[in-house]
Amino acid sequence: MFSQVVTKADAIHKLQDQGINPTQQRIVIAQLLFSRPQHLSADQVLMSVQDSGTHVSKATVYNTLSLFAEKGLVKEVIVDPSKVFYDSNTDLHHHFYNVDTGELEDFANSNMAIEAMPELPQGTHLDGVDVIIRVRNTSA
Amino acid sequence: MFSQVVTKADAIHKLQDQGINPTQQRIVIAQLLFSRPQHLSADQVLMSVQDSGTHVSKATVYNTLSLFAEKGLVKEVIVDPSKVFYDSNTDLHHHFYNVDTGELEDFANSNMAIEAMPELPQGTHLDGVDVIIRVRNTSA
DNA sequence: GTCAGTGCAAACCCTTTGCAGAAAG
DNA sequence: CTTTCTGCAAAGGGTTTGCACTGAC
Repeated sequence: MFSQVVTKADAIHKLQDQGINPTQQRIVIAQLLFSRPQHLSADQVLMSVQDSGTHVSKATVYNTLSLFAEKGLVKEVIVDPSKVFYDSNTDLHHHFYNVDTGELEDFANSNMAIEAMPELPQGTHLDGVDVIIRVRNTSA
Repeated sequence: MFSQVVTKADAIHKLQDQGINPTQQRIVIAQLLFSRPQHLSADQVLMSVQDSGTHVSKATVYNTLSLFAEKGLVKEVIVDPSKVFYDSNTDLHHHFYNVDTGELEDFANSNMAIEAMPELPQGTHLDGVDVIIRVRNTSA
């Protein structure tokens, strides 16, 4: 049960640190997300929270995840055209994406070095660098 | 007009080289795509082809783009949760994505060096590496 | 004739929106 | 009270599907 790992008080602090009003629903979603580093779709969050006995609506899950992403508590991972994943690991890192299974796996930034960075287009500044290593199952 | 750059015969050859039956619609879509390296959404392809006077249905555009992607004639670029871009440049390269404008821009692989590649997850083999450098407009 | 390819409209699925009701201080 | 948040259901938008029609050998 994720609440063993992240207490309600922990979650509240984490939200308040980012200036987020810690409501019931936001606290529960935060507890779920930060129980461990993981990649969850909005739908998975919705179902997990509902399974834990708290009532949350779909709209609130989407609102909350967008808010968390905006405040830097989670990071959106865009690898699959059909849905967005929310990554509760905000350390600098990148992803393996298994095209066959849809699984997403982290790899540490330290395991990869980007030697030279190209010059950015005029009038722009860096927002972030995503490296996605797409893999397939070998047997298949 | 794109047909000046890629003749119908060129397009037919390109399709046949990949074992694709060169139908009317596929030829026109190929001519559009390969007139120059570019990033187009399915909807943009649909509108461009229709503007050029050829009748194509939405379903055929989606079918064709999927087919081309499968055969390696174009590459799907997934940077925006709301739609897929199809890149007619299949050389090894990566992308700048302007989060503010939605613009996609290539940068050559030679402008960037990936020093160390992490070990792939067990039982998987490499499918591809996508590097997306997200940028924002500086003034905004 | 045969079979792949195409077109149309409806279905799908994730996400967003509008707005009324609930919660918190 | 007032403001913010939540919930519900409907709408939105890109993509897929089902199925009948077309067209090229």
